Amino acid sequence: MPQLNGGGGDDLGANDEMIPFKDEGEQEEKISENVSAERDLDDVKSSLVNESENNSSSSDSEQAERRPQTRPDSESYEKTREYFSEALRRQQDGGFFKSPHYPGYPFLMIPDLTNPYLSNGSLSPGARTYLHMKWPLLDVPSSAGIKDSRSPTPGHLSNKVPVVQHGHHVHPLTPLITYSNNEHFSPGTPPSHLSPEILDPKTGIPRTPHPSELSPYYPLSPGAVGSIAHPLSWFMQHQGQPMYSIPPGGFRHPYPALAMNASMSSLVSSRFSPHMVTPPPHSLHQTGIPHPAIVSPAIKQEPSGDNISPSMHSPVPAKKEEDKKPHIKKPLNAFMLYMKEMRAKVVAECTLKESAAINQILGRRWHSLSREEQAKYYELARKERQLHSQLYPGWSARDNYVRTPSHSQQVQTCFSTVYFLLAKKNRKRFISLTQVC
DNA sequence: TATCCTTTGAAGCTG
DNA sequence: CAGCTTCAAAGGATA
Repeated sequence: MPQLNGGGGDDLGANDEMIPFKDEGEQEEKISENVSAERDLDDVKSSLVNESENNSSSSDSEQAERRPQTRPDSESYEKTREYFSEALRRQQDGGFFKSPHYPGYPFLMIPDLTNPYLSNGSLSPGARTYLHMKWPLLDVPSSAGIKDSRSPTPGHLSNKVPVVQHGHHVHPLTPLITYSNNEHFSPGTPPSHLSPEILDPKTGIPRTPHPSELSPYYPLSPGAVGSIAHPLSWFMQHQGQPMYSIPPGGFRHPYPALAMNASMSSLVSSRFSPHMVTPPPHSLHQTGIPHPAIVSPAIKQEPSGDNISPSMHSPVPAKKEEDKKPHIKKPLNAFMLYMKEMRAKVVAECTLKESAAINQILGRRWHSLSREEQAKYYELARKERQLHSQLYPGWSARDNYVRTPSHSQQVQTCFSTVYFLLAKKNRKRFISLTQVC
């Protein structure tokens, strides 16, 4: 069973993520037992998905010959390459891209499956191995059991890790998972001179070679590291400066007040620094620090049900207060992190764009992951919650909770209103309300 | 334009 | 405390 805490150093105790793996042994057995039954269900439930997956997996060899490679603008590519070179240099200097304290965290943690190309354009042997291990099957039946992983401990609250949403739709973890750069570099569009030309027979869109075409394991060679797109790119581009033009020492720690261990520090610096440098006005943390999990209330209205403030009685001030209050999103859970990272790859492989179908595939692939692979994401999620809680000590999931009253609650509310009106002896309104109810 | 769909997991709520 | 509900992401489909 994987030790997710990375040793005894982490006293934040994420036993919650340990439980699922404990159950996974049983789960795996159940998988084999129920494969046929679940497959039937899957067939009924997501024929579209299966079709897509079958298409992608069965015709890979054909697609490998037909899919085109978009040939990115040579100038922009050169820029990108230049940025990467700079990033690589920084990393080798032990600066910002220094390997994280926590093994398997930040962007060096998980091999970049979507871009398994070395800087010289070749595919590292390790990448082949990893990819092969990563995607042995496309159509793997899902199974239950992971849900038991939820933490039963009250202390879990103290382990919550924060996430704030960035306005640019760059997830806070981007520094951690977007190294896989699904958002920055389409897995299907590596530079033409860096990969074989593979066209999608249907769309003509270039795609990432399927695992069967590529090779598995993806060691993080310096070239591979250099090909990692860093989330700071949006900032650098915004500033009109080259990406990764970061001081050798990286960004200064943005949260001096936070007592963090080394892994936390690496997380914060790698993930949140960009947003702290250019604070969007709407995502300022209470400390004045912008955070990507904060979105404008205009994007999502803050629920008012549970958070009754003193100003609730005066609608105008309440609205103003609501406008000011940023919407702090929930930290992503392990599966969400996995989805975010792998979505682009699945889209490229299956030529599907509908998120519902993509999510079905991702859900099955999630179950097909080994416990070690899942552990990475559980650990990421745990760090997410941990950081989130430190950034927003007072935040609760309740803040974003909008309860849709159940029918009984609606009836109850209706009757309460009726009684109130009766007390007021407002007979006319009582009658009309009675009719409505 | 808004909501739905679809997934898993975390956390809140209810009885 | 078990079970249900909501919300995180994503983007095409649908009303």
